[in-house]
Amino acid sequence: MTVIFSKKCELGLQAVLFLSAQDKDSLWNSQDISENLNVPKEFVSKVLQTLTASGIVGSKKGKAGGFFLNRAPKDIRLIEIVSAIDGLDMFENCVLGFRGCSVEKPCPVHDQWGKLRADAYEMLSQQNLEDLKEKTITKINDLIRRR
Amino acid sequence: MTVIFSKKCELGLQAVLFLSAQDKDSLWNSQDISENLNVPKEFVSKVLQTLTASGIVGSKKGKAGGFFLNRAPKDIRLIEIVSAIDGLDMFENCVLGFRGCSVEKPCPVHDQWGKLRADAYEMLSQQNLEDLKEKTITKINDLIRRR
DNA sequence: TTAAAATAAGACATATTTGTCTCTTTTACA
DNA sequence: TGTAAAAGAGACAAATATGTCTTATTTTAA
Repeated sequence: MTVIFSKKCELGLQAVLFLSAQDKDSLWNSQDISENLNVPKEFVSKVLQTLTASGIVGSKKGKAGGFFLNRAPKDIRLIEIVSAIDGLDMFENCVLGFRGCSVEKPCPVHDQWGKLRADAYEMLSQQNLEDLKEKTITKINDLIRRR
Repeated sequence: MTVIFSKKCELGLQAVLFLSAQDKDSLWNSQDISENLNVPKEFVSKVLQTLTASGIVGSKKGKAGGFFLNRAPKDIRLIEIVSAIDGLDMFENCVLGFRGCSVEKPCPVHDQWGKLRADAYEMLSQQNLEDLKEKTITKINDLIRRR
């Protein structure tokens, strides 16, 4: 096993990207999203509840309710979804699992890993959903096609 | 949760680094290693059994037995330990968990993630344990000091 | 005002990972 | 040659992650 993001987080990222590829202010229920992303409806609900609680996604209850992006795609970065679901531990802990790994007491790959980790953080922080929109639409359309 | 390597793999990497920092051909039993790395003896046995099976580590049964590096530190790379324990999936699967992510059907961060992933693979493949030896010794000594 | 359709919340079930224990086999050495 | 100390193997237990279900609440619209 090796994981970058948990399944929950992967789904959260996919769902938010999915919403960002739709018309502004359009509303999607968990059923719709689950069919498009090909994952269980209940799992979608669960994950989007987390993202609703952290303010990235908005929700509307009741008939004709659903989920929507709570902010403009331009103001949302992937790192926020990661932070809300998995937390940012992976950007802090020693990759080799050594206790007390730090600048003063570095592990054998501390510097090199630190660089990679910073690059990864950068990648998830710099681009917003608007920047990714075109690629996202292409990918979502492909998913629907192969459903 | 976010994980780069599993606990087993972290321990495997630590144990192999530990052995590489010791005198050539010296033999360490799981008790010794567990005390130095501050992890349960049984877990050390389990993980080193895996690495023994894959030929990276050697073992000697019976009284005064233990584990040792089966090859010269110069000929062992961290990626081998990762490959033996966690496998190389993380270097192949889509970071967002999309099905069918490929050059033809890339996810929105395919190229950028691919670059980072390649860099990480590079880092684990290029340096051998000999290259890391000095840093490893420093870190191991620090661990022992804080035990 | 009522029925239907949606999220919210949390309990529950299953799968996987992590960690522990026991028994067997092997080996050194007294 | 017998005993102690080690790895090997696999069963078992506990913790965590993943996935499902049920019930409550909210909202729309007939």
